[in-house]
Amino acid sequence: MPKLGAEPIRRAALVKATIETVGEAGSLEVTVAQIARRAGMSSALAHHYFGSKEQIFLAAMRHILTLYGAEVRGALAAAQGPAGRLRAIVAGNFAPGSFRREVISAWLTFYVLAQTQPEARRLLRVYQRRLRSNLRHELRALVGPRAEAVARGLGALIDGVYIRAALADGAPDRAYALKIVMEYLDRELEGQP
Amino acid sequence: MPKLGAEPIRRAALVKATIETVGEAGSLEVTVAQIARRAGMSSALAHHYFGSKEQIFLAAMRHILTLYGAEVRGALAAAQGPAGRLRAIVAGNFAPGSFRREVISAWLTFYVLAQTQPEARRLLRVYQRRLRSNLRHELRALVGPRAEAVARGLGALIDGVYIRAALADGAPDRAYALKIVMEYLDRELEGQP
DNA sequence: AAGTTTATTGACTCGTCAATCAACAAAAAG
DNA sequence: CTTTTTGTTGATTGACGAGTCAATAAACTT
Repeated sequence: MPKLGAEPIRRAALVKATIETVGEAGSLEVTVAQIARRAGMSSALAHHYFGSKEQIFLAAMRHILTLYGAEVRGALAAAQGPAGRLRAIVAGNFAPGSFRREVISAWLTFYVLAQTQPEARRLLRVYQRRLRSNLRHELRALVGPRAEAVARGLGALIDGVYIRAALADGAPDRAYALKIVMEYLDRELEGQP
Repeated sequence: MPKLGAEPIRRAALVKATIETVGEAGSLEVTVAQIARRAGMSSALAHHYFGSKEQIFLAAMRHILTLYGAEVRGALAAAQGPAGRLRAIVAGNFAPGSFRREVISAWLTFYVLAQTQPEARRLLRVYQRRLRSNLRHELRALVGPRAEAVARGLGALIDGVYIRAALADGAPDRAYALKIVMEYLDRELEGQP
């Protein structure tokens, strides 16, 4: 049944299936066969396109990070002024595409992957640096020299809220997550004009 | 060579070796044989005492949590007044026994374990609840109705700082970690008497 | 001294899984 | 229309690893 141009479709299906499978299992200990089945193909085909399980994971990770980046940029586009942009960045971090069960869970397991996989580590670092840089840029106008420290604190807090969401049962509570981070931000902005 | 009373010694050695092995590997994908070798015994003996790999992991997790609890209690003992006690709790969270490479790394992987292992999840929940309760108790006197929210924020921030320490290379920087969390605390306490 | 309990391990079983391969099918190129 | 490229899979290989077991030995009990 070879329809030509299957490659990109297959790759996308595998990436999606990987995030779902890893997210549901809450673990990297999923088999290529499981992922492939979910994506509606044989495990041999998955290997054919990605070469190895490792590459499948990395592709999934890149996808999550790309989606995340797009959502932050999207939220940022409509925002006005430093404070507004800060809020937009935070909101973007909890946008529905990223802040959902499977993705949160996959995120956490990819953090573990980053402990051993250099490329995974690199990807996560890029994300962290980008977020911090974005935050710092807006914060500079609002809290001056404290910008760096506040940016780091916000970054850590966001990760912390994610990790806790991963452990909570039931659907992740976006409003609640946002409240925690926004209050932190408000406290930091308080006082300075 | 049977010296009697080996069991507790063997168990302790295995727990220690598990934390080291998991911490170094940065992953739960370590073999019982690796752990046992590091603890100076055969894998058969490890199975003999713990029954399964799962039980070995759970014992290691309990050990980390116990150590952590002891350190927080220790820091708390010397502290005076609500603000002092809050600071002590935070400091206890980053005490040298817990805030070190292998333990941080093991901590993170145990978070992943908690996604699938009910008992691991339970243990982590107990730790979270206890921390929040401690924080809230002291915060009540200082920020009144905001106590709950601040306690949750602090808890999440501490986890976030840990996860970031896991990804950083080089020795974990206690002073830096403390600075982030203490500044958050200071901001929250600012203003109210 | 005989019997029981505790300690200990090498060898083995059984399952799982990543990765490979040979083979087949359909579209595109020539 | 035949050759090549692209898509696809079932079957197989090879490694690895959790858990079991039989056997051995030292201590402790009676």
